[in-house]
Formats: sequence, C-alpha cells, structure tokens
Amino acid sequence: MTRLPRRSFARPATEVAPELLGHVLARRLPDGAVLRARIVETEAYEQDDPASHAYRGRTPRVRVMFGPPGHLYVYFTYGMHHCMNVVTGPNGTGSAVLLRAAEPLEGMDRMSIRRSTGRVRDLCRGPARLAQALDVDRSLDGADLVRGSEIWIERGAGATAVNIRRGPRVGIRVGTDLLWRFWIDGPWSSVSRRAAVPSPR
DNA sequence: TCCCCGATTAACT
DNA sequence: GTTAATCGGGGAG
Repeated sequence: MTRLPRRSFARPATEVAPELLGHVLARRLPDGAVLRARIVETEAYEQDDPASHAYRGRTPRVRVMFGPPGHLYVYFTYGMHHCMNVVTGPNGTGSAVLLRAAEPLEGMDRMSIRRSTGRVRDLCRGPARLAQALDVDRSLDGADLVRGSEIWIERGAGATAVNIRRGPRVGIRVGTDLLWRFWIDGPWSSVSRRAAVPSPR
C-alpha cells in the first residue's frame, strides 16, 4: 500500500480530482483501528472559482487551502456537517478537491457505529457522510496526507478512463456551467442517474 | 455586533 | 418532491 506522493497533489484541482478516483482513503482512529474506502466521487474547486471557499481570498477558515498540497482541508457547514478536501496546486494557491463519496473497504463496523446505520451503501455516499464515517472533523484540518499518521491516500487500482464520468458540481449556485464533478458509476457514488458525459483522462 | 445562508442530510408528504 | 435541523463564516453596518 503505497501512498500517493506530494507531486500527485501539486497540480490543478481539475486534474487531481479525476485522478483521485479509484485510490484508497485510509484513516487511523485514535485506538489504532484503520478504516479504508475507495474514492469514487470528487469535485474540483479552483482559486478563481466563485463557488470555491478560496474565492474571497485567505481567511482563517480556508488558511489550509492556500498552503502546500497534499494536506486535508476540513470545513463545517449547515450547522452540523463536516466535509473534507485534498489541498492541490503549488503552495500559495487556494485550490482543493472535495471528496464526495467512497466505497467502504475496511472497518465498516466502525463506520456503521459512527453513522448510526447498518446500510453499507449509506456509510460513505455523500461528503458529510464520508467525513462522519471516517470520524473526520475540524481537528484534522491541515493534516498531512503524505507524511501524517491520522489520514492518508493509498495507491489503488485506479480507474480506467472509460469508467470516469463528469458533470456539474452540486449544492452550489454559481459555476454550475463547469463540469468539475467526477465519479465512477456504481452504487457507491452520490450521483443519481442523470445526464453525464465521459471524461477525458 | 447583527444577520443571512451554506460544497448537506434525514425525515417527512 | 419538500423541509427542518443547526451554527460558524464573513459581509454589511
């Protein structure tokens, strides 16, 4: 289980987002248990993108987005949900990839407790569900995915180009013309059956 | 300081 | 398909 190196993240979010599909998000809990889930859905957020938290510039909340790539940016929203992103691009640029859904691989028992559901399909299908299943909150904001021991990304089988699909991002009111949401078809993504075109790789 | 609203989810009808 | 839950961020005053 090789971790993705820093250089994998040091590129535009729009390139990193589709490339993360198929790789494995791993999380070590305080008691040592390791949870694993295969990333199947992502969204790209660039700095000059009005839908991005970084659009208005550096603020305390998005500080990590402007830092070096390969770190975790975690935000809190709707008064109850956490969502996690992988910081991309060179140090100084505010861009990131939102992790939106994953296929549970290991530690489903622990995820089920966190999520209060026995339905495996609902453990990591959705950005806030994924964060809750893996016990990720603001305390992990800034965690180093390349060198840290709390959360990291392992090289997975990857996804073939034919499997990758793309469409508009969701839950935003601007930037809906951009096809910056990427996913792998199947029961694990939060995408409903709707218009989507194959993505170039 | 005040106020609006969100990169969502679950529980409704 | 609709809506309540719930609170911090950030712009306005």
